[in-house]
Amino acid sequence: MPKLDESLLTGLPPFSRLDRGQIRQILDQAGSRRYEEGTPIFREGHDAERFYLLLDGYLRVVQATRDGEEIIVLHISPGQLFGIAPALQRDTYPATAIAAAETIALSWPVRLWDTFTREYEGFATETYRTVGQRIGQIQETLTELATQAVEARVASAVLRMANQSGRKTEEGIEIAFPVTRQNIADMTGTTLHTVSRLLSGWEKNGLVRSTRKHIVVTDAHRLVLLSGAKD
Amino acid sequence: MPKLDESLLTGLPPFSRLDRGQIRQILDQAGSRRYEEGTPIFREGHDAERFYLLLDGYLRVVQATRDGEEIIVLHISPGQLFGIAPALQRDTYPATAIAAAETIALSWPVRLWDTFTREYEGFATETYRTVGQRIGQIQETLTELATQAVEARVASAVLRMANQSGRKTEEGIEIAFPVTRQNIADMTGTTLHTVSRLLSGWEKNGLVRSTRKHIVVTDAHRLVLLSGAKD
DNA sequence: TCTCGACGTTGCTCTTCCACAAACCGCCGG
DNA sequence: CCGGCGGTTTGTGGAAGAGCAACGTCGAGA
Repeated sequence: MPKLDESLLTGLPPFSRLDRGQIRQILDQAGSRRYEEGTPIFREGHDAERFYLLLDGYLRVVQATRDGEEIIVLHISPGQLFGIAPALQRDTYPATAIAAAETIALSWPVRLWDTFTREYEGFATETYRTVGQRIGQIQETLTELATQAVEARVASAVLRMANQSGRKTEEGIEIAFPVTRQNIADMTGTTLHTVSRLLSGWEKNGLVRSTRKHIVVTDAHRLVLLSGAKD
Repeated sequence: MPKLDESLLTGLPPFSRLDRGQIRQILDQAGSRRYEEGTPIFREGHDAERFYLLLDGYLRVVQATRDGEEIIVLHISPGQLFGIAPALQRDTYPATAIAAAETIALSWPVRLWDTFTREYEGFATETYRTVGQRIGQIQETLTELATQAVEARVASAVLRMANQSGRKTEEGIEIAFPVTRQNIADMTGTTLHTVSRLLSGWEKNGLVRSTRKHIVVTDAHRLVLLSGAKD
């Protein structure tokens, strides 16, 4: 395993209060791996053996229903911890994590968790802040799903991805990882067909531009209108 | 303020590893209050000044949408901590808590949070376990909302309440707090009308019995079938 | 006891969106 | 270069469930 550079972690919230020595220590205990697009990193219900940090790429966190469908609960962007079941006293992962694009992640065995929270100042604090934010996000998705019409939900989902992973280009905001219509359907609890129609419609009206697995939001403002207060 | 009895806390998970002296200490710092049915205990977005323990009664945790609708995210039963924003490094409450029935709760100012987690063994651990469980619950609701038909969602919601707060009676399992059709609609993202129709239908087929604000599940088994794998 | 208001029921209409179907596009491997 | 496959587009019914409306009923307070 090649030695990992310390600059990888400096500046990331969970490690921001640590000195070089501590970061070195953490890195020396880390495993590092590359995941191809579509590869699962861990699966719902499996024993939580490691916890992770996403260095590069994007993840989909997915939950399966009894009848085999799966829905996307949230996305994870670089710099975030994930698979942090031990923080919540769980011994299995509550959901499946899948690489949405080519991805690199560090990981540590769960037995180090207690050491991390004890020895490294700010680590626990920042972790729980992340947990809090995720709960907020999920709750928001929940209310949206419960109250909004399909078009608004799809608009929100697209905007959320754009905000989370957006790259500014001349044309607009580009979603940085591959997304299929089916993926969006899985985020919004609708079908591939409906999503396709909506995106086609928006493209006709100049709100977005899209090619396969690739979406650029060209008129975020009007999309926000669609997603929210109708009028 | 009358002195609170120590037996209130012994046996509850967050305090189970503490001795009498510690429990006495905790109680002496607690505020105790009664809330009438329908009273909010705290509101979404307000400064998180205290954290709470539900002694008796039931709570609805509610989130409001931009357009004034509100949906019920989860219920809280006696013995659980709630309003634990500080555990997640939040300084405002992420949702509104409303008494679903006459309720009694203890509370402490947030500045004691750090003391509690530091001094009282098992308190932090158990709290985070609760958080983990709630996330699991919300995620489940989310997938349900995204994939299941209305009838299945309503069935699940009723079953969830029955399991959480069920009292066995001769007739079946009785939900221990008042629930209106509108409440169920708010849990499942549907309308009062649809819920009313469904309950009427079920009553006709002997799955439930209901009077106003009051539901008894008389055939849990068949209700489970409705809630899950169709056939 | 009467009245009022909250809660619940039911029928009808209308919209939304899903299911099914058929075909197309563009990328990848042979 | 060609075939195949995954991803996408588009059209057409049809059914689920929302919205509207009107009425019934229970309980609390004057």
